[in-house]
Parts: sequence; structure tokens; C-alpha cells
Amino acid sequence: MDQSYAIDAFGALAHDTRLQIFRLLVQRGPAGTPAMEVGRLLDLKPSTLSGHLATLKRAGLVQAERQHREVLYAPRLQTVNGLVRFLLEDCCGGDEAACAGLAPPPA
Amino acid sequence: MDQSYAIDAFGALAHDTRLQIFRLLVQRGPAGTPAMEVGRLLDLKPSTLSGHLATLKRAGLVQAERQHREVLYAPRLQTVNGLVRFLLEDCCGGDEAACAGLAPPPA
DNA sequence: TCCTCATTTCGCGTAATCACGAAATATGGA
DNA sequence: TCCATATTTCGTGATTACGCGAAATGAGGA
Repeated sequence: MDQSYAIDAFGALAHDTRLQIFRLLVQRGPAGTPAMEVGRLLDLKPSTLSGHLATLKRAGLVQAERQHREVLYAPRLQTVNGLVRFLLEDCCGGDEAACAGLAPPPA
Repeated sequence: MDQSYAIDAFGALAHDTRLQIFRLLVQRGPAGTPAMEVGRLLDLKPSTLSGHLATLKRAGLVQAERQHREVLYAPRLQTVNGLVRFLLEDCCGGDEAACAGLAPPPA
């Protein structure tokens, strides 16, 4: 994870529709969801949806796999993890004590 | 954390200079860093810096505290934590097994 | 091969974002 | 009070992102 990848990823998430799409894919799980179904659930025009999925894919936040006629989209949670690590890298100059309790793990 | 807050936060991080500023503040720690020092370290014009700090503050990613003549900026890591939780909310439809190993905690 | 469904690419008008100079405001010292 | 330092606000021109209709492409099935 470097600066420019992180910017692409944050930029991809910084949009109402794309954030909805990503969260939907997270909830749907790793098996993937057909693009068309995403569009139907969120009421999106095909070209608009396609553009947003492409943006998310370019940013490494989702992956696409063709399954017969459909394209299944699934989230890449490793990228989310990479973003967090990048953000908190060398937190408090490496001083564990100063950092403790500032960002408790999601669990 | 709701959708529109998350969008503001991701949007704030989706910018080269702002991402640098935020990471710098994370590394500097919770005691805070004077705005001017941030500007000097990253070579930013005062008005540009001020605008970016305001954006980060509006997004809840940093907090500002006046200390005599200077304004100290410190990161709010709870917001980062909130963003991650929001992103991964109801991951895999709540199926722990399907979700396991997809996003190992940063630690 | 021909047709249809699923998805992507292109093009355009509109709207939001950016950097930065200049001016305004806040704070404490002489 | 007057001034210097630290920071914010305002205005402007240039770049970039958005939604979406129309057309193109890809992948089976008849």
C-alpha cells in the first residue's frame, strides 16, 4: 500500500453510491454478487453502475469474476486492512504506550 | 458513523496533501502539532494548509486546540475505527465463519 | 449463425474541487 | 495601544468528477 493507491481507494469510497455498493458487497460476502443484482437493489442505471464498479475495481476494493453471462463482484477486505495499516503506520512515532487505547481493534 | 459522515471522511483522505497531513499527525501523536509546523514540514502555503486542515476537521479526522498563539492539531483515531466498522458492518451477512480471515485485525 | 441478455465504453453538459494571492482576524508582547 | 506572528476567509481561474443516453462488446442459447 502506497500513497497513490490509498488515495484511489479513499476516493472510490468517498461517494454515496460507491460506498453503498461496497458495503452491499461486504454484506453479501466473498462468493460475489452479479453486477445486475447490485444495480437492481440500489436502483442504478447500467452505465452509472458499471462506471462505479470499475472505479472500485481500479482501486483494488473489489474483484470481478465472469460466471457465464454475469460478472460477479466481491469485496477485497485485505485492501481495507491495508488502508488502515497505512493510515496508522508508525503511530505516535512507534510509542506503543502513547498509542494504546487510541484505536481499539474492531473486534 | 453514518453514510454522509463516512463520505466526508473518505473524501478528506482522498487527497495527496491531506493524506500526508493526517499521517504526519498520526505519527506525531495525540499531543498535537502546530499548524505552522505541519506547513513547514510539508512545504505548504498558509492558505492551502488551512483549507486542508479545515476539511480534515470537518470530517472529524482531526481536532484543533488553541495553545497561546498556535493551533495544535491532533488526529482522532476513533474516527478511523468508526470508518472501518462502518465499512465492515454486517460483513458476510453476519456469518462469522465466512468472514474469518478476510480482514485480520491490524495488530 | 442470429438473437438476446449482461455489461462496458463514449460523449456531453453540469457541478464540485483545488491552489493560492490578498485581505481579514486572533493572540500576546513591547 | 501598536506590532509581529499565526491562522483563517474570500475570490478566481483551471482541472476534474458525475450521471446518463446511445452505441458497442461479450457470452451463451436456439
